[in-house]
Amino acid sequence: MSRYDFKANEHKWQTAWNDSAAFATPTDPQGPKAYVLEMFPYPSGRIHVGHVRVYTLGDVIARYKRARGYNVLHPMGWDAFGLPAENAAIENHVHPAKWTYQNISHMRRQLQSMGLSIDWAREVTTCDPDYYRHEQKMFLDFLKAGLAYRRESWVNWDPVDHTVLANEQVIDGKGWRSGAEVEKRKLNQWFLRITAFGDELLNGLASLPHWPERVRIMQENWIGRSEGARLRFLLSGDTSSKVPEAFAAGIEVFTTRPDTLFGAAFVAIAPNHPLAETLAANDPVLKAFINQCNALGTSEEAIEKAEKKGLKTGLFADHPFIPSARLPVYVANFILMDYGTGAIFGCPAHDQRDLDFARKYDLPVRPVVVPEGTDPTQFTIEDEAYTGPGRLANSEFLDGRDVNDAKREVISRLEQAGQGKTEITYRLRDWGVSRQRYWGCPIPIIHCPDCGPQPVPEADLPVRLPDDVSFDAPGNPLARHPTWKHVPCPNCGKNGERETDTFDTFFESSWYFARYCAPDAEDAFNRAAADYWLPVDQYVGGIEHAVLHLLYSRFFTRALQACGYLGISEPFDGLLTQGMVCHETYRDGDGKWLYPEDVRREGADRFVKISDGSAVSLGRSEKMSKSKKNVVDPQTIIDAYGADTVRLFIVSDSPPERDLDWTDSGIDGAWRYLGRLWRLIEDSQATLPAPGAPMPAELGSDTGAAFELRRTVNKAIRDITDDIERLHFNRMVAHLRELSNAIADLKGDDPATRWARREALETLVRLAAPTIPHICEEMWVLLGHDDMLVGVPWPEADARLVADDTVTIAVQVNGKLRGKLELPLDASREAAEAAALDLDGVKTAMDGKVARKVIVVPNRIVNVVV
RNA sequence: GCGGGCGUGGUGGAACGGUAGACACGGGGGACUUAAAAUCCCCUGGCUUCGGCCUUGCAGGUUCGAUUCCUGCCGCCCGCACCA
Repeated sequence: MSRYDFKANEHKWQTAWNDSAAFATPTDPQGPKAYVLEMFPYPSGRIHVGHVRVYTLGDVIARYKRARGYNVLHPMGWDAFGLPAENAAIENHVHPAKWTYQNISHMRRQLQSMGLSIDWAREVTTCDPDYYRHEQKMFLDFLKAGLAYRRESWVNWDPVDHTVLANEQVIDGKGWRSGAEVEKRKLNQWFLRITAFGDELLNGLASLPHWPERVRIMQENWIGRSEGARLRFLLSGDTSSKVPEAFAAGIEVFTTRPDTLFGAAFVAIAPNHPLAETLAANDPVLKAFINQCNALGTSEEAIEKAEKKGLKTGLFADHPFIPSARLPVYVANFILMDYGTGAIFGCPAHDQRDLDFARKYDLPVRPVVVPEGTDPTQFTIEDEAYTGPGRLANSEFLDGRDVNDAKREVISRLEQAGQGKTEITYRLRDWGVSRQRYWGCPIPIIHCPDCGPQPVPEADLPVRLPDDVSFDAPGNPLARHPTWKHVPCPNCGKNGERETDTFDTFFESSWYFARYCAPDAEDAFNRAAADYWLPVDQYVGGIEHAVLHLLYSRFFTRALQACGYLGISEPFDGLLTQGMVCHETYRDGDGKWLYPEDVRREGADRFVKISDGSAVSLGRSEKMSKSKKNVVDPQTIIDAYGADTVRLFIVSDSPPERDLDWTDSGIDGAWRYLGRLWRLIEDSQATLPAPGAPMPAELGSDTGAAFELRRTVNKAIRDITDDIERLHFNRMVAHLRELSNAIADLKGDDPATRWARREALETLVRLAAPTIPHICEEMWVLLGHDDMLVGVPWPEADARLVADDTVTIAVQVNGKLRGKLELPLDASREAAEAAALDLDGVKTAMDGKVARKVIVVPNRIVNVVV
């Protein structure tokens, strides 16, 4: 008996797979395909347990699909641009490229040690000019198509990372990487017109049934479509002395409640509204107020604490339908310039913010919607605005109508008067892609003092990053580079300057999945390959990208479709968002966090510090993070237990979408199971019939234990296949263990038993192969085969053996279990009822009473109602 | 505040509206060992007068039957948030 030597064995099979190109993607493929993809990693230096989880999940699927006969594309690459490389450059004086490529080569080896079924020939690296040149061309095409543009706008500025952030990258008012409080700055920026696809991105969610509901809801909320009306308020009286000509047409507002127009008490504009800025030029008080508003943070606390404040402009607006009404125009701190039109009409009775504002500035509160059945004259508003349904009142031609009806009527009258129209607004903003950083893809634009921004001619692409940059001063090294940016204007030939901003790194990850279809293509994509492989059939990644990468990629795919690059509009057909990997936390007597390796368990729930034996308090299990020190380096576990152990553990303990607790005992359990499998084969190996030996005749109709094992085997095939299809990997493992338990329990040594044992062991090995591929290959050899298991097809269940001859039927009296029946499959209702009523337990429970009713669900249950 | 999810043994978790707790982890007992490790076997939701009774966060409802569907609470988690 030999102990399973994972070290030698895993290396042996990884080499064998590699040498035989076992995971090469088929060229010129025909027939069914499966594109299995996990979100590619940022090359930070070392893999972490989150990587191990996501790549294991994807690999189980990819290996399974390959065994099922699909053409499989399962590639890997590197999301290689990004800030950590620059920070490393600043701290350690290493060039970002060198740092990145070193990390890649280390992490590639680490991933290879996991035994992933990756086609490494398709690797892409986004910081390679051969990669990013394509996105420079895409950008120029987007520009031509009107999908990219430049404008000055208020942006989120991260003062620590010295760069702009997209709205999606601001979490709770803080930068998603640096955690620094984000500031508002006005800058010239390049934008991608994601809002052009607002409706499509929203409606497209309905075509993604294989996405988690919650990701779809998060995107839906993020897009935030609201239907309402845009309407114009004319300024009252002669305002020509105060307001420039441009505002003579009045103030446009957006509202979702046009029905409440008769309850309007004021008009308010954002501090950054053009009208406010114009007025402020001659009004120091207003100017001070605006500055005060801009200084206000955007964090949750800041917003919660901030009082609704406004300042009168001295202007008044005419009510569209009430000739006598003049509404005061305020500049107010709670109006956002980048939503709707940056201006509102306030209806205090039916909006809480407007009510707060009205109470503060003593404005009239006139209810115009009253709940059904309430007398309008009795309906008053106190501290709470009424936002529910009802009928209109105090609203002239709207009186008596319900809310929806009133909305339609108001819009139609506004249209007739030329003062408004239906309008749909989105919360989604265009995607600002300019970043003031070095380690990103250069934006292929040349600024000319005469011609303005000019696209770099396609023949001059790629615009490469210069290598000779210095990081000894803050800010963007590209902007400081002595020569790089000085180039002639492609239009007039005069001295121009390159754009020194680079793209947001989400740019690269928005199309990499399509590049994998033909990673060496001269153009960005080989259309035939992309048409065959796309969309990705199963995408796996973290929930944190629900509205970042996953939304950008959906937009990009549509933009690429519009520019003729691709033929699809949705990039990812199936999506699995895996949960985080968590670990217990430990603190010493001083409350300092401790690493797991510095802590020893002593008894059920007593922990001590290894160095000095002092008591350690155990904290809750939380997402692994460096700050809490509850991190486990997966490489040390792979080195100590092997990749199969880690892979098995990581899929067995929790459903993939839920958080997973990393535990030593879980790793031990997985390790012991591999040992059990190994012994199972070794113990019986000598007595098994040869591979492919004909089945002994008696097994065909036998009803003994060997035949029962055949049933178990075929049910296991059915169940495990179903588990993988439904991504229930933890159940898959449970079913594998049931099967191996059943094999271990089969005693006897006659020819039929030996044959059934071989069949069961072979099936077990084939079913376990996607999860623990190395040991299964070796067991396959032990079972006498000389081909590789990766080429062996997935087993098929025999329908006749899956169906039992008899079934156990539960018998209830008044819904309580009182006995069980063993009946032939598909026994008649009458037979089941009669047998049930004959059970002792049933008779006792019925206590001599007569059954009022007997429910019989064939093959399942009998319920006697007395 | 709005939206969504989750509450099942000591723990992770199983259960098309039909036998709750599969499969593990942990724990207990035993075997083998001089001993330990490893391995193997048995037990392991609670209570029990040994007949049973109770048990899926709490309270109701629908149903012959509810962990599953509905309503209302309680608790935890996530996302969004001055969005007009």
